[in-house]
Amino acid sequence: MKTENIRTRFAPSPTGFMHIGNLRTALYTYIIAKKYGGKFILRIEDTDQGRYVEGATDVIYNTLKACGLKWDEGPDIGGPVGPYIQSERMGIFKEYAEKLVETGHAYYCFCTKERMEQVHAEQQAKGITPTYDRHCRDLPKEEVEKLLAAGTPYVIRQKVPLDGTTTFHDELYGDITVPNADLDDQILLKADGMPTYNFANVVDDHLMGITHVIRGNEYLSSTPKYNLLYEAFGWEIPTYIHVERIMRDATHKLSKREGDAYFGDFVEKGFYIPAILNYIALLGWAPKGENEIFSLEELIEEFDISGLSKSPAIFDPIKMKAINGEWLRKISHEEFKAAALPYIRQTCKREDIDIDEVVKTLQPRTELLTEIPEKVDFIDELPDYENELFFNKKMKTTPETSLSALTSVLPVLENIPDSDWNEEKIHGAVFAEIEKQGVKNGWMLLPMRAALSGKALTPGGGIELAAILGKNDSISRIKKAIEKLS
RNA sequence: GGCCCGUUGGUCAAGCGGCUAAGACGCCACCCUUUCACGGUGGAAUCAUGGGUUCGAUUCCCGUACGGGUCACCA
Repeated sequence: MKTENIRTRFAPSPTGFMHIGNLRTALYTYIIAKKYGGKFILRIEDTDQGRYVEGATDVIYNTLKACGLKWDEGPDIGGPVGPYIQSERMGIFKEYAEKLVETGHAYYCFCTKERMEQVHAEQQAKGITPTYDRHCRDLPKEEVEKLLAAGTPYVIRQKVPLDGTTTFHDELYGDITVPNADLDDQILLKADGMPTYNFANVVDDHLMGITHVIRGNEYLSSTPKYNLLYEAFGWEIPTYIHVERIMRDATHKLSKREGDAYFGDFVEKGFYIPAILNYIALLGWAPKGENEIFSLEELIEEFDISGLSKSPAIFDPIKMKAINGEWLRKISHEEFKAAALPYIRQTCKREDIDIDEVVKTLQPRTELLTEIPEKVDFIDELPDYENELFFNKKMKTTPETSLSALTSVLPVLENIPDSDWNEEKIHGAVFAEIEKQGVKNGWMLLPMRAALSGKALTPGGGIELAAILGKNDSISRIKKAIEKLS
């Protein structure tokens, strides 16, 4: 594969959503460009005005930006080969289509849609694949001119060779050869003068100097026709890399129905963006070594197309969560705090607590950011709890032992000066008491944790909770528990 | 249906003719522990199938099955 002066492009249609499979294609496209010091180009393919969706291009911009996939040329920032919005390039295609007619690689077709429907219906009735029957392929020149002069509506079709084969090369799949007889004389220019995607794509990629085409596997079967076009124009054929799809299970694609198909869905579910990118990169691609946690920069370093898979990958939300958890644990305290704070503040609005302590205890125990609110809700308000909370088999605690544990630890806590109320000092004082009494850590600490949180599951143990809540609140919660237990 | 592509544990996957067939997630057990996590140790679990080729096939070839893609004046 050539790796010099690479130009890749991501060419999405503005549908209003960024499908996760599409984002992965964008990611690979970006990585391949950046790995070899090339350019990553964004082109918006909005030729289907019927599908226009308000604000849809913003979804594309915002997603790519949020993911750190910065384009070097694109609609908003321009570049040497613009415009980068396909609908603004409409003027150029007719000329190229006509050039193909002149050189005998395309022809005018005057068949109506009605006739085509009829032909296809007949073909289907006979059990053969519906294709264009090449009715207008060899119309005499004079007749074509007559019809054109009369203003007859027409399309321009590709004149695919009747026999022989076409071979194209894909970096992943190798050489793929198909008989030309299986290729349809596809429409290049529609009756309204607009190009079809199949045509616009080839022309635009060439005009924009795209050297590497990275795209979904669904284009594999139309690639021979693209090659024929490149050859007809005498243009250099780009390097192709077709990537497999992402599936929900063996037979279904990811769908919007399940809320598992779009980038935005995952952000909403509490996934951390670098982790999303990391996981989707791993779907259908395997790194050389054993590490699988990669930042975007590390992916650029590590990526190699030889690691790409030729079979579809099934999306595994559980693994994605695990990767997310790894990310959340590995980032710095400050980064985690920035990501977690909005979630903490959903249920924990108190300002008088040690928020860094909250962040610290949360960080190793959070897989999804959305788990945070219910984890910290006890801070603002001590929930109602039953004395059963003090039973713990492993720590051998009961409401009775807990009462004596709390009664004995209360004065110890009260003796800690306000200014010394931090994890280290509390730990020292409480453990001194534990040692003095000769009891097990858990015998003392489990009741503390229960009294301070009112919950069976908490982020952090008794001492951490005390540090978070501050002296006043800790003491009053313990007093409350003593009262309940008495 | 025609054509094209694919098939290693439940999932992601390494593997490029000779291996006890990596690793990760998940699962189970144990250890650590201030609950839950984190961390650590160990375990169960895979080459779709039938033929070749070969001294030897997960690996190469052919067939079968299964899955996917594609066959628009959509992209």
